[in-house]
Amino acid sequence: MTIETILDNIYPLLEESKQLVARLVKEVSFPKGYILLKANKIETSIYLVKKGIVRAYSDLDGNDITFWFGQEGDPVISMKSYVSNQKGYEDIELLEACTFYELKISDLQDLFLKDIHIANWGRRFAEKELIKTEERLISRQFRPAIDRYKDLLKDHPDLVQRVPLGYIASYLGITQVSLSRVRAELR
Amino acid sequence: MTIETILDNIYPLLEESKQLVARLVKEVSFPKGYILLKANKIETSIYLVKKGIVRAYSDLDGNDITFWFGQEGDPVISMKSYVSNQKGYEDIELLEACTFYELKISDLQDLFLKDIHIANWGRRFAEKELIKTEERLISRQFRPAIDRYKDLLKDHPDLVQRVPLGYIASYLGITQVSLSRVRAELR
DNA sequence: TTCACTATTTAACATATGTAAAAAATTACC
DNA sequence: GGTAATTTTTTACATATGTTAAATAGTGAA
Repeated sequence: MTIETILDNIYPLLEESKQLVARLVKEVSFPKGYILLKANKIETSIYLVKKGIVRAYSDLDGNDITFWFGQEGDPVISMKSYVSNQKGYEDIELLEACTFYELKISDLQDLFLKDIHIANWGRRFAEKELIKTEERLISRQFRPAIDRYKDLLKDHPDLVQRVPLGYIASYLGITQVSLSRVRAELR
Repeated sequence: MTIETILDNIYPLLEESKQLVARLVKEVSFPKGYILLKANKIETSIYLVKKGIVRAYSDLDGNDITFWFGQEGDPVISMKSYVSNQKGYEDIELLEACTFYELKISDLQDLFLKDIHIANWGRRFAEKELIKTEERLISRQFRPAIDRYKDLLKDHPDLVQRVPLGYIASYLGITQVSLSRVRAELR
């Protein structure tokens, strides 16, 4: 997936504006297990997944809880850093070797103030992330873990294969034992 | 709270740009119990609460579940309508007589394409809503209902007074009986 | 104040989920 | 291919929360 495609998928940009952003991008790769973003740290870059799969997790009383998975095309961001220049909640761990497009937040913010198209691209970007987050929240509040597990199986069957069950269980908000029971019933 | 104050709190605007937005705003009032936004409907306006308190809820198997409360200064929006021009999840019910600033979504979108300051205002607006939504999601995933109830008591003591307990229980994701038990333990 | 209505709490019981630990299955490596 | 290491499932038990229903408290109207 090229950076141009990813940018256009968020909000179509004129060639000139698009190149202003694309020029800022650096391609970077890291091995499985690498921690790309760190909790309680102000991050200065955002990333777009070119290849691979990652998880966001936070520590709660010593055991970590996964609250997001990211794959090809997804943005990997500490929203608190990006939006408020504050420390974020999440560690981002690479579940496979990954390649990212890296973008310095400050570079992007400069463009927001200079180019109205890029400002609107940034608006659409935030709006789309907002919708995704709202959907996660509503699904979590309204649907039981088993249904959300079925959704995951349906929408991201590869993810369920590629990711250890314990991470998926904590993502669903149940224990691994409970998820195992659920899976047994589905058989 | 004036509309100018609310706009500036989201992202400070130059007087000229601010007036472009302020001119679009219409003040509207409705009685307690009125349904301001309807689920499964594409909404064409967004609202900012000048006075009063509202709740967002969705129907689940016949009983409604509250997932958001809005008060003075808060935006009342069907995000799905605003961002994607699609039907939203939520009914918005007025828990008291309320006054809103109303803004047509299409009017605002026109300005996004014409004025870079307003485009950046729209970006900041989405970004801030995104942070709020993310915080709600993380709090819901990481903290037990009782702690979230304590937070609510601390951050919005008036809300706990003004809103029936059943709504608060469903907002917390527990039954009213369970919330009552929790409250009994706090005494 | 009294009555009617609504909201909240309490009680009794059923059930689902968590915890801890062991068993089984799967994967990785020599 | 065999052994160790890891992951997943199963078991047994404890506990918290849901359900239903009844009791109590609170509120507003006449």
